[in-house]
Amino acid sequence: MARAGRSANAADTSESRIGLLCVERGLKMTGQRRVIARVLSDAEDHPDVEELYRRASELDPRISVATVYRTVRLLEEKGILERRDFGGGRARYEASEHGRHYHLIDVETGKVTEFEDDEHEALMRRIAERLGFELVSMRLELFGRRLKEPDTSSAAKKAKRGKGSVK
Amino acid sequence: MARAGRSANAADTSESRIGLLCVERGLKMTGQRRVIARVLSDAEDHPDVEELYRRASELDPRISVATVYRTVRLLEEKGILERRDFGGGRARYEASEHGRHYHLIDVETGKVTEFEDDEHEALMRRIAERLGFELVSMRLELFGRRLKEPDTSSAAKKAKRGKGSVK
DNA sequence: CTAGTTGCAAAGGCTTTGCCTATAA
DNA sequence: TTATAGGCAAAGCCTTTGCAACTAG
Repeated sequence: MARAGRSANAADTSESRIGLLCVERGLKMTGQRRVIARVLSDAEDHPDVEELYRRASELDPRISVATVYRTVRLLEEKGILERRDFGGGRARYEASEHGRHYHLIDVETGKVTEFEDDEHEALMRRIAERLGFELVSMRLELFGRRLKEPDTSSAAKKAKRGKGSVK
Repeated sequence: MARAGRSANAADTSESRIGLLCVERGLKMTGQRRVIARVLSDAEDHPDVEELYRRASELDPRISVATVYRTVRLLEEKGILERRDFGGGRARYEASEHGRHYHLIDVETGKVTEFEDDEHEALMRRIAERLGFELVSMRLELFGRRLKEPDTSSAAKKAKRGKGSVK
């Protein structure tokens, strides 16, 4: 539900950030596409298609799930969106512009915490190369259970402190 | 297709390694279960349900896919099998006894290369703890494209040399 | 004997698609 | 105007399930 952004007006014809990316790639900007682009731009979490559909329908009821499916697929092919699989059988999406980060999923609540680790990708790249491969992409997800005491003793040390955002 | 092991005789009533694990956990050993256990024991790759069904049917045609689905699910719950997702929408399985290792998937052929990295899990555990979580499990898959020159210069260095087995 | 297992086919959950209408450029 | 996109509902894929018959222990 946490959706920042300005006017969430269906009649708002101005482009969202993702809408702008679509225009850059020469995509035809239909009303539906604009709305979906806005929803994606405003999303601070990792919505699945059903949730995108729900949010988009709020802004403009003249949208079908099929269109949402077609749009996320298109945007993924264009490199604007990234598909995630956090378990549960449904694909979830986030904007590529959110940058490199990984996810830790709370096994009890399903909540997702993002974190960064600059060294990790380089390490995986080296491993792939040693095996004779050029690293194209990778998937890393941690599944964890919330600790009772929030580790008051030691401070952040090696990997950059994650944004800690639970989305 | 690469299946080692001895007699692949349907009438063979002796237990495979995974069959023994089933007995240990007190599972009722039906003919079908025994056959599926043998197929899993002999598998040196990461078969999906359809492939398991094909191999099992070869040993004993009186097996239905439903039983294969039910069996892999059961064995996964018992911790005997592990489910993998290498993309492509179907679950793939391997015996837990194969030990800790990760997978690199060739994006062009789909072939899977296994590798080890002892430090990786510990690193992830530390990251999870810093975020306030106890690491329950994780998922790591690399996707790569085969390099032309097989890196003749440098030898293995940091992470233990993977088994390099392409399965 | 009886709780647990299997086959079969139907049902489910997510995603894609065919077809015809609507529309951006 | 004309190639593209959208709506709707049907179809596809993988997986699960209801139910009656079967079987290991």
